Amino acid sequence: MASATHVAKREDSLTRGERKNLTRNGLLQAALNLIGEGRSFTSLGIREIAREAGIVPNAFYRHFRNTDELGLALVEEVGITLRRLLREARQVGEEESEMVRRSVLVYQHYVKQNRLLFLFISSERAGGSRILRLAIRNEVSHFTHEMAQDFRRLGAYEGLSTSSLQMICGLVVTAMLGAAPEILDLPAEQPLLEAEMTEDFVRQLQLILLGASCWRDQPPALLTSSRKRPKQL
Amino acid sequence: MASATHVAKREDSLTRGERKNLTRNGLLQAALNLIGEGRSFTSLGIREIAREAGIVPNAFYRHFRNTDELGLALVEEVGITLRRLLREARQVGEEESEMVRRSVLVYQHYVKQNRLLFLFISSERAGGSRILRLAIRNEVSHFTHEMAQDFRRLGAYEGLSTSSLQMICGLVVTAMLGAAPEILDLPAEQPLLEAEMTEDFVRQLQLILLGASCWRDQPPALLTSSRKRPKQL
DNA sequence: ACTTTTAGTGGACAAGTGTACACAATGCAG
DNA sequence: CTGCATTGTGTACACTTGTCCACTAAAAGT
Repeated sequence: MASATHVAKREDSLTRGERKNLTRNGLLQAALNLIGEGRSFTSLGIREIAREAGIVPNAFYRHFRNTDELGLALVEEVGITLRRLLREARQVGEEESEMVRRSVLVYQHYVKQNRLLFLFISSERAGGSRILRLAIRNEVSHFTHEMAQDFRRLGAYEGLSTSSLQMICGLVVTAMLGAAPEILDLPAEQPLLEAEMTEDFVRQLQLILLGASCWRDQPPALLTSSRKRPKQL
Repeated sequence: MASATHVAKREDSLTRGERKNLTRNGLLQAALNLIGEGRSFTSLGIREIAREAGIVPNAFYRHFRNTDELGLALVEEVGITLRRLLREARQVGEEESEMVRRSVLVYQHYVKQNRLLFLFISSERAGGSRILRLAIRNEVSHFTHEMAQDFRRLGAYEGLSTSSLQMICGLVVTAMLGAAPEILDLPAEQPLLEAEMTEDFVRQLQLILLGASCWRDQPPALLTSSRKRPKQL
């Protein structure tokens, strides 16, 4: 407020490209903000986004041809965000006591911290424009892949084939993404509900991993005539 | 086409309530149709729906106060649809050879048969209006509950506590609903991709049920100090 | 020092939206 | 048979929307 011309070289003298990127990010953030206010991305309009970003509607076209293209840019951020999540998750270490629970806590915290992006993923993953859907699914697929690699790196489930490992990670990711909306819809400051949800989520993941530790890749075709198992499957 | 006044008592002489229900269903179907054409429910407008239903925009208000209320009516249909699904699934019988695979095939067929409704569920379950989201989640929760009861009735997993059984069914349902959009997005007539997806889905469910059959409800607190398990969890 | 590029502005237009009001037709209760 | 309630119509109004065009200012290239 006091000295503006003194050290203000940060706000003032920017190369053109930097400025452009600045308002571009402004647009992305504006879209996310609107999503955070309950609007669904698919129903967002150019004018709406531009208004929220504080620019005139026409300027939108200097950055994106239409809202779908902006959506794709958001999907790219989703990719980065998921990669960071994996990096954070790796830091819970491979020491295994309570590992699942700690991972779940990290995940929940991460989802809340990146609320808007996860709102975006969750809703556009199944709804809205086909292009966005596929792009997100692609990003999620990458995420699943990397998770499987991490498992390998940790030396877990070494007996499993790569395809089985990916199938398992796919299930884990499905559970994670399925839990995201419930995390985000939690009524603020309800520690009871949250703890309950957490516990349920933890148990679900434990169940998956328990199944994984029992899983055996069928050599050729073994299940086609599974003779008399106790009472399951 | 030919004889109109002869047997046309079906189209012509209807009690008022019946007629009302007819156009009401017309509105519901219209919304679903639009969803089927790629539009997302949240972005549907009153005029749009009314136009598709073949009535004047204002007549919409004779049936619903706004689009959200129509959405709630759709959620009710979702409930009925899910209940029917359970009924069909029960008919695969408890004879267990290939039971999972057959259930998956039933499910896939059912999703394709009720394409529009599942499109609606999938996208509104995580996105759009909070009221709709919660309503759908409620319906899904009912579904999970009934599925758990069915397991009980079949005498499967008798060793498990009710809460564990529900946790497991929750996971199954999450996997099912997560698979729905992928089923619906399948490029038409690509038997390779479809078979691959089916197989993956089957294995995921088998993994869950395998985990379930190994699962033991922890007596008091056993996992808090799980001493030295091989290399999993 | 000049020209060129380009991010952002401003105004305009046709089209679409939600909703309010007055009205028409008709099944139904008295 | 008559009057009422209710389903659906038509018109109208104030807004919002996407996009076109002409324009400014200033950074970047020469």
